Amino acid sequence: MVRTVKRGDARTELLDAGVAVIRERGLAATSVDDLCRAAGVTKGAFFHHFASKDAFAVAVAEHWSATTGELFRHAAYHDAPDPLDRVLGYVDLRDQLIDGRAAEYSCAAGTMVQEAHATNPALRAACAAAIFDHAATLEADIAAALARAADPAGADAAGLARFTQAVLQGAFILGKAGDDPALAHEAIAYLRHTLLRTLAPPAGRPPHDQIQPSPEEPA
Amino acid sequence: MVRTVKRGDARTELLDAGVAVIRERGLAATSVDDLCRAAGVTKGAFFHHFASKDAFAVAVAEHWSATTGELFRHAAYHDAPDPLDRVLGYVDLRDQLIDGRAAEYSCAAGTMVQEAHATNPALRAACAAAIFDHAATLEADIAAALARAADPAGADAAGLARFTQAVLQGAFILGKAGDDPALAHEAIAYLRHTLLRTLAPPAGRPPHDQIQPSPEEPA
DNA sequence: GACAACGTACCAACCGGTTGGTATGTTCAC
DNA sequence: GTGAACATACCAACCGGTTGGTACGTTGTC
Repeated sequence: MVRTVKRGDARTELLDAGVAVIRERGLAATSVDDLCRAAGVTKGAFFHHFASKDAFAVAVAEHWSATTGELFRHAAYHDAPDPLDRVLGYVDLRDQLIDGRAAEYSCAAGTMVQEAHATNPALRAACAAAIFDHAATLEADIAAALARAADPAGADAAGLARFTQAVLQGAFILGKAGDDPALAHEAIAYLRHTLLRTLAPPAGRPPHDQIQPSPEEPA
Repeated sequence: MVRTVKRGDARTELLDAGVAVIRERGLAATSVDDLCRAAGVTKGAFFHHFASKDAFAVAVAEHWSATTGELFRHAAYHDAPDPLDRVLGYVDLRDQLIDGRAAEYSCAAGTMVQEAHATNPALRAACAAAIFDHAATLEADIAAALARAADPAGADAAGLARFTQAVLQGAFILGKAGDDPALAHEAIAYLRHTLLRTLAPPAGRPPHDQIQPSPEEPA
């Protein structure tokens, strides 16, 4: 095989390729040779950097958590003065990120954990950390919005943050099943509406949004 | 191999075993030998009934759709006179079905479609049919409840039915990730609350429920 | 006895992982 | 500053086991 990446980049190339290929085909259906081909390196480089395919998968989950964490940490929605606007800004950003094929917008951790939850405890834990640590980044804004909400109705910030992630994961599955990102957009529109209702302040403000019309029929 | 199932049952045994094993480990990680072992039949029986592993997976999706369809078709919640009670009864049944390990409560179609969406169009379509046909069974009750709701706020029955499935699929993923069915219960509690708010009639009736307290922390 | 429903034996391709080895730095005594 | 000693990064070929799938024989039923 010809070398297509420069010396020192093999590990990062493999991790990036791993995210892409695993989001498209899943972990078990992807061979180490597939990964090496996608990354432009040889098998020797793969097993130099990772002890096993399973260890690589854990590293992919951590890489996924780190790169997406970076993306959201520097997003513009944090600048909004109103905590409700920050929460809705997060949802709107998630919505904007959904475009094209499911492999380009879905969650690598959510994909892998379905295959790993019963057979690979280390990978399950790494995926759980990616998902729940990300959920935790929403808690402060949700709690602040909840504190001034007119009708919080027993909702708690941590639970609502996890619910947000559940809807997103479900939105990805529906998008994949129907092969139509509009299905994911639709679910997120309902999530936005739910958050707005639960976190809406008592009175007088202009409404933030409406639920979008339903997409074309799937399949 | 000794025969452990009686003649004529191999196909059904394979499909039932397929649902169980695929829910636990996924499709690609499960070999044909695994499936035959779990079903108590030989490889000859497998390839007598199914042309390929992929064809078997499609049959599993259809089998899953048929058996779960049967379960919900005869459930007691259909007997409630109030359409909102029927919708909430469905959600409560979904909640009750979640217990024990994720492999025992999660959705075989949702699991398979993550692996198949980009590589196996026939299987993707079969999983889509299982999910969206099931969603469609909720539409009439949601539409009836929506017709008398105080504040439907632009929601439509088909979209809300799909949203319900998205939350359920996401609930399964969180349950798997945290290895804790309480996480799935929590997401469904928020779903119930959302449906109740969206479909609640104008006035005077007693409240149907409250959001449940959050579960123990995951991982 | 014919045909579906299997069981047994087997195969070529592919799998994750290992091997022996090379190219490219980095460290440090002198 | 330079060259020996060492460490890191990587490669091509290979290995034993597993994979999905096939060929063919056997069993039971109408």
